[in-house]
Amino acid sequence: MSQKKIRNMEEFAAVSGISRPTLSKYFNDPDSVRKSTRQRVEDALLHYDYRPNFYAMNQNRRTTRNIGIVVPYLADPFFTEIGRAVEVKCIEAGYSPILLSSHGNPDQENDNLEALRALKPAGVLLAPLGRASDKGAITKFSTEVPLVLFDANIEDTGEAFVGTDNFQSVDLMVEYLCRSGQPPCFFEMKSPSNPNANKRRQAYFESMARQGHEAHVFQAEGEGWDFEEIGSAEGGQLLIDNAFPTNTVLCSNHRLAIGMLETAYKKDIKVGLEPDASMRIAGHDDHPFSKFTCPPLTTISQDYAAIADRAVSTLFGIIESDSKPATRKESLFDGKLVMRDSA
Amino acid sequence: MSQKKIRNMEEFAAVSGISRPTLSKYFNDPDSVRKSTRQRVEDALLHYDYRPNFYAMNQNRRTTRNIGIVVPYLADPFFTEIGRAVEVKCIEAGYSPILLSSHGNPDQENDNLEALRALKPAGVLLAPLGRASDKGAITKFSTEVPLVLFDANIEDTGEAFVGTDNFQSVDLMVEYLCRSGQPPCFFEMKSPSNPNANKRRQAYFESMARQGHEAHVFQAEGEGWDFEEIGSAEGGQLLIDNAFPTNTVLCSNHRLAIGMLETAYKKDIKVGLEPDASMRIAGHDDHPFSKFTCPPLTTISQDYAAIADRAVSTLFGIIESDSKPATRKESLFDGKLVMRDSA
DNA sequence: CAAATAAGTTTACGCGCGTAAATTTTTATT
DNA sequence: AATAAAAATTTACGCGCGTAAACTTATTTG
Repeated sequence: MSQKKIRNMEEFAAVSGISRPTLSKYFNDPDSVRKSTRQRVEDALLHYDYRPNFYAMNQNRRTTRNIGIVVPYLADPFFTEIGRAVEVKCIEAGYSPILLSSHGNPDQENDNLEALRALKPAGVLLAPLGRASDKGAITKFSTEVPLVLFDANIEDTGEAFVGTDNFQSVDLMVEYLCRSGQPPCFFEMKSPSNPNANKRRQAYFESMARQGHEAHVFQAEGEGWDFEEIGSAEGGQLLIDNAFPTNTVLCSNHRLAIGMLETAYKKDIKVGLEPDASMRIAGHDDHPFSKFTCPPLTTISQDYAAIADRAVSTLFGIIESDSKPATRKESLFDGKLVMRDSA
Repeated sequence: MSQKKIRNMEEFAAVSGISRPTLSKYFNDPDSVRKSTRQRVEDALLHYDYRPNFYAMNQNRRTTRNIGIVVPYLADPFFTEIGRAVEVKCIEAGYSPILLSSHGNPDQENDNLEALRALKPAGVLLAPLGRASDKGAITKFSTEVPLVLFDANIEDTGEAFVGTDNFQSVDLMVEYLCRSGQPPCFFEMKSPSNPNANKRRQAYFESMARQGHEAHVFQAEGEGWDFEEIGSAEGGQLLIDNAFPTNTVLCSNHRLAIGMLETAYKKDIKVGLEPDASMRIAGHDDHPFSKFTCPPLTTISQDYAAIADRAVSTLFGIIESDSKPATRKESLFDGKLVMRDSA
């Protein structure tokens, strides 16, 4: 590596003996120049410390190679995982992902989109907050930037949606729970911000009807994203009060289940499959910590890899064809039953 | 909001009746223009949809108002929390944070720094991987960009370090454990990548000597960032084998403790303070899920807010004075004992 | 081997903004 | 009201790169 500092593409052209327009082509797409030329550029890059000015590169572009990724809540390991999966896919495809969290706050979600707009991204992958999202703002954003939603759907918004088929996954769980013991009650938030929650309740009703059982839904009053707290306090109280008509509870998401398990443990309510257990508790979504609850949580795992892959490839399809699809496509993947010890 | 699209600052100057250089000043620092002028600009902004071109703005700047934040592992809620705290502080100070995760990989850490270099950030806050970090690369980076390390220290690298005083926090925990029962054994990774681990071991030795007890250190062979797995497998085996000479174990970090608790639960080894419990297990660091283990984990909580605040204000001090401090400053904050039920 | 095509070079311009210098207008001070 | 100081305006240039047009050189094809 030469000590000489290269200040711009002009200078790099001089020392490398390759014309500036050709270098420009190379940096925008190495495959757009002849193989021998590519090799000469790459040899020169080994000898001289030069990188194109990121800002100058992008200022005259209508769009860049940046991809925005917005998740509702990065402190939730579920979104960290799926965010990371998407991030990796973008890098593999030669794009630069920018991961942003809305911190559970619709204003922050709008701020994130606004910040991304200034970056002229090639496209954006958005896992919206849901009910709390500013649908108008997202729709407007979608007219300017190719937008694919994932995890949580908002009707008619964005070019496509990729997520899990809650009807399949909940049915799978209900079917398993009914087959292996008493039919489940359903525990959820009263005003769920995430639209998946509504689908899951609906799926629970349908599935219970299909199995010929009566449905029992219990709703927690709490608001916000502190699901473990809510599960622990309100779900726990229901356990203590013996309010559930069966010994089995299906929680609308993993975090409610984790909170509920905590209270069960504290109050010596034995949960699990063993003969001396008095309750079974199941969750939905899986989660890196689900296997470390006591007992380990039986739950549904979403197919992160498939969702990430489809979301990204759908977005790249739109970007590369430079045309929005005629119809908005929804891709739903099956969840898998993860049988642990809690149900 | 007028329908007219404003394409650049020139046009916005025309419609708002404010000269372009003044607008430029305003966008770089609203306080640098007279109050009445500021008001006029802001009124105009309500009527016209204009934002300066982010790329054109930054291309001629030596540095931007971007702050890079690099954490070793975003899937660990500890780093998500501290990363977020730092992020918020940056926003409050009018900077744009860019949060990147190294995914436990030194190459990714270097890639992150390299990517940040291209963004000409005003400064970078780095929580390094530790032992695995490429010290040379980080030191070199530090000559180009103001760099403050947090969480994990690397000697003589960066302008400052902000973290927790492991000697204080471990002493606090050891003192508590000795006072309330049998003196603790220490459980850690054999080759910890995080330098805090070494400090904690040292602190454990010193603290035990001070209390007049013999030290007992147990090390897990596992590598990588899958601490829960390692704690569960290797720590769990030690529990099963009854290998600990006392009934109390202090784990070098929360995640090892979580894994260990999992195995204890599975093997019906009762952990906690109650008379029928056979072991006490404590952790270090706290963690959003520490309170949901069974039993809830007694641990040390780091002062996120103070660490974030100091790290950010130190960096901004360097940025705004435009001069590196003569001596590298290390700020250590006290940990707090969080007494739950596991020890 | 000549013709056709692909790839690279030379030249030139413009993007949107930062910023400096000279000048004019506004505000503060006495 | 006169003067000084502060702020805004006018004018002008340059940053680093994208990119178009005209031209030259290298490679492929029949």
